[in-house]
Amino acid sequence: MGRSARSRGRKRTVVPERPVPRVQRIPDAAAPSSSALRPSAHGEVRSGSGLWYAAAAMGPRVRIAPSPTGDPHVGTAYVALFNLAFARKHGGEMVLRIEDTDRSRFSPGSERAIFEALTWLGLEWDEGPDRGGAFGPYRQSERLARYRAYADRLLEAGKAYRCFCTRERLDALRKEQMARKARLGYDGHCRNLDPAEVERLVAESRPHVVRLKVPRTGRTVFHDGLRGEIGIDNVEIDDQVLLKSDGYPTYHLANVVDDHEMAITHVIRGEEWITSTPKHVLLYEAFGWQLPEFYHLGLLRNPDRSKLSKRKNPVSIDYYRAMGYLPGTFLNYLGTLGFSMPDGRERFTLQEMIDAFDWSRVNVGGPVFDRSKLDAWNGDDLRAMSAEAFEELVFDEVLGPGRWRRILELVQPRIARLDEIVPYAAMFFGELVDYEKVAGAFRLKKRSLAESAAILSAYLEAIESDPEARTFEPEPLEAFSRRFCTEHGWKPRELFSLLRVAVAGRTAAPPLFDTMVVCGKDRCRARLKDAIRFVRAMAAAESESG
RNA sequence: GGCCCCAUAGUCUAGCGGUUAGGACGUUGGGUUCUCAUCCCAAAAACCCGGGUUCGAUUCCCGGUGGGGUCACCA
Repeated sequence: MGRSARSRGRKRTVVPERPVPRVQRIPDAAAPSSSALRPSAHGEVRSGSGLWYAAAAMGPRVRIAPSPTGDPHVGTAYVALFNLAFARKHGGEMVLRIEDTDRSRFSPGSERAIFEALTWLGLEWDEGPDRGGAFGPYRQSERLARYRAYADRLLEAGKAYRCFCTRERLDALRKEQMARKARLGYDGHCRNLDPAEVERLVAESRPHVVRLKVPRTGRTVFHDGLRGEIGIDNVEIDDQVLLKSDGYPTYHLANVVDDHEMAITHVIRGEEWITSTPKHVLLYEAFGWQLPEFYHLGLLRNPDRSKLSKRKNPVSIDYYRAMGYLPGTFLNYLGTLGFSMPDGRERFTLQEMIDAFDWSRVNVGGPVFDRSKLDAWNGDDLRAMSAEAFEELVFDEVLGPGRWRRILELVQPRIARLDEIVPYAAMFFGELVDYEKVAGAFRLKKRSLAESAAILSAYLEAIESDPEARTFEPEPLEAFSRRFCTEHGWKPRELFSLLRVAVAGRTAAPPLFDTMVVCGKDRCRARLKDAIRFVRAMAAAESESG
């Protein structure tokens, strides 16, 4: 089993065994009182504590909790990798939970894309919406009744309150706080409303939220397995919204309730969550639940060291797949961003990382996601393959039957000789294209270069949020694009010719939207970005010389 | 701005009081190869600053600086 000596000698205690963190543990720093360990007996809400203990005795339970709001993010894979490495190392389990409580940002298809991307990488979870498990359902949208019941429980216990403040009032409040440079946050306006008044407002079904009643004094401290003790004064903590006016929970409530009900023992997530962890700790305390162990990983960064974002970097796992990175190589690269092998080896498999995994070998400085090493390794790995394996991979990943067929359909009418297929189809492959030879095509009769760059930029932006554009299928994409033109006062032919050059790197190409779709969303995005950069440079050069 | 986290070459990292500060990618130079890619050799390149603690700090503590995160009815 390979358990270390220090983690042996398990007793039947309420606290599950845990690996000893590198940073010295401050005894009882955040340990709940013994009364808090007892399964709570608050009546109608099932606490699930029995399952909690049973599971904990079998090894850690961790979770990844992606939000289905867009393309599968490399950050999700990064966090999943560390969760999995830890869980597997200790014979535990990983849960995949879909955090779909934001209806406005929900993106259909995103959930499946997440499953596929993680599966491609070989990051396998034990329980999830797609494969069930004893702690389901694993989609938060399917657990709404629970969150409401728990919120009620807090309300009854006087640990939360209903807030009827309007959006307008909140906006005005924030504005005023900013003007005086005061601490931002909810002012507790509804915190002590007269119960009769609350009853009246509820009776007339006035929209409201439920907020946590955060203590105004004191300090909330928790232990981070990678960073030691972290504390924040309670005055810094807002009266966090738990239940939105649409009846959906916020992340804070849902994540605490689910982590408890799903018997999660170790919460391993990105550093961005550190400042909200005290809110979660307060919630655990309010419910009287056992705290999980927290581990906050460093955040993946852009080259400028800001948090990795799609504005500055491709962040979709699909992009890296489309560019032809090998999943094992990609995962290996992610692993080296923060983890190192005891023997200094840099090339390792997932299994080797699992076997060697230890928190003392995890670095929390946020690493820059810089592809140059990944490229070198990927080349090494391609070279190391047999010709047969390489061929198979090319036909699977680059010339897959569906994609190759679509390419041929587009190419067939446009060539005179079979042999022209490959040069003609070149635009569908490779990352960026060379605009030097077609630079003139960016010059429109009635538009300045700056205007052209601006419209491309707006288009790139719009394509991310528009539901039709997001499908990335020819018809909806065209419908969206035409609508975009009218909204921006552009003629379709003007915009479309810019798009054609930007995406294909040529002035002649198959129908624009077919071309875009076959190139793929990620490649289009990258080329569009590059084209914008190129056109801006042209504009700058021009204004300098003219 | 308040709070919180972080700090070894351009990038990812090793180091856990005494080292010529190690490796990888990248860069530069050279070699092999008809070219390219590969491969081989070599080089340049880092402990953010200031105080402590210590016989001795890259390493421990404090402060500063810098970077990042967070301050939503988003997660």
